[in-house]
Amino acid sequence: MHVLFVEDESKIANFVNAGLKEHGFVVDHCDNGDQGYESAISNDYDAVVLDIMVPGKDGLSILKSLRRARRNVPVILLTARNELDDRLEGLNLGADDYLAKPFFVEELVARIQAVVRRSAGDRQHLLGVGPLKLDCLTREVTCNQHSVELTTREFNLLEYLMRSPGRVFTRTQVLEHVWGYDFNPSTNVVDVCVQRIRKKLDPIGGSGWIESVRGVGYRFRQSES
Amino acid sequence: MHVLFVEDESKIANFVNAGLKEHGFVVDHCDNGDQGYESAISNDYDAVVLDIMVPGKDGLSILKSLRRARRNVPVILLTARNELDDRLEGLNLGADDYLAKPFFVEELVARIQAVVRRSAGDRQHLLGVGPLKLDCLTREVTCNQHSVELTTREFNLLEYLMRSPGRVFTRTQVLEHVWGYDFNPSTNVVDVCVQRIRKKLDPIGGSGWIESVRGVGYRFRQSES
DNA sequence: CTTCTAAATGACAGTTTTGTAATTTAATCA
DNA sequence: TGATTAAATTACAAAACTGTCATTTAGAAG
Repeated sequence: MHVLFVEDESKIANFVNAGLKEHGFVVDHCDNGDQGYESAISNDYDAVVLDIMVPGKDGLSILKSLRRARRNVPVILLTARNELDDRLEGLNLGADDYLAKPFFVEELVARIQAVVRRSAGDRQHLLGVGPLKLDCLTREVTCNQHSVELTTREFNLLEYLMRSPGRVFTRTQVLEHVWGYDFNPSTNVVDVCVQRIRKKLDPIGGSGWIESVRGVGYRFRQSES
Repeated sequence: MHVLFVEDESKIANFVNAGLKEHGFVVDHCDNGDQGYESAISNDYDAVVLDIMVPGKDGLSILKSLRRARRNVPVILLTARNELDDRLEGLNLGADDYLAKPFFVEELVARIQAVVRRSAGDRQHLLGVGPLKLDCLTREVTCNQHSVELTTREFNLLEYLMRSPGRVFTRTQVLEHVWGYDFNPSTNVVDVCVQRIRKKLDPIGGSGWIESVRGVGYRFRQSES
């Protein structure tokens, strides 16, 4: 597993670097954005981890350039706690995940692995988070032995959220992946669809699992934490 | 892999018996239906291979009794070439597959394995037969790079047929598995649905893959043979 | 060739799904 | 607390889906 790690704060860099290597990753490290971008574009990494705030070309620009160049390598953004706007923009620009600093190296490792697995296209078809279970082949949804009928759209949205529990998705992202829109029409279909799912899940104990994140979007609640 | 084999003609029995064992199966053999039924009901086989014409309780009765007793062990029927009616009835009674005599042992082995795999619930989600490809997770249908939009019902029907290429399904079977009907209403929905699929597949080169078998039902064409 | 039956086709109507838009409720922050 | 903005909710209309039925076409058998 070959990853690129762009981060200027040398303390963090060294620490994370060592951590990733311990987990068997081969890590290339850059301490500035220009170098980082060059490296990302000219190598074939399994994943790229970008700090948003780095000298030279910043993380978001790197991401934007990569996507414009049609490079679909999975990208994980590292952001400071308060950089919510950047995070949001990053997701909409095509980041695959983000992690707020400070974080545990294990957390980063897990996210990298998840993101790589996902991009490799091997998808689990039995999803279970909390009491909710999805069978993506039969398209059955159950919660404490009870089952609900979801429409195609509803199922797709729920599946999308449940494939990355805990991760927040913007409405734009959802529209892109679940609706296939490649633009951002002013519509509230996502909201409405979420409501419809909630209404169906409520009576069978699936209440509260789709959370709203004000100003950002929606996420499926993680069991623990 | 533990299978029960009910067959009275000793020549065939010995031959097949030996063949199955060579392929690593553990085989129990009965040469009459009464014994066969006892054995099937009291043991926990991975699959049961039934000759329709055996002394004592015949194959179809055994099958019927098993299903009435809610035993879902996979059953493969062996029929003579001319026993089309029995075959048809057998399928409707819940047989998982059938094989017309004479057959190659390899063929039987393959069917047993397919049937066991299916009943174990591990389902392939990428189906490709001939030029047609189904992704059961994304529910995309493609044929020579082109893709079509199928409705839920249409997709389910196509998937059902494609999971057993070459095997003929009666309308009753299709209604049972794709529509979930547990009775046989006089309706031609299956016909209509098949037409709709064909009409969508035609323009992208998927013509002729769903075959009608006059007097019986439909089947998805096998690439070879 | 004719007859009989099964399958294919086409038109229609009821139902469900989907998205829009307007309104109400709730959260955030000064 | 009041103003502001986002999310939830509701009602409605357009579109898509599904099944029925009547009709046409094609296959099998006498």
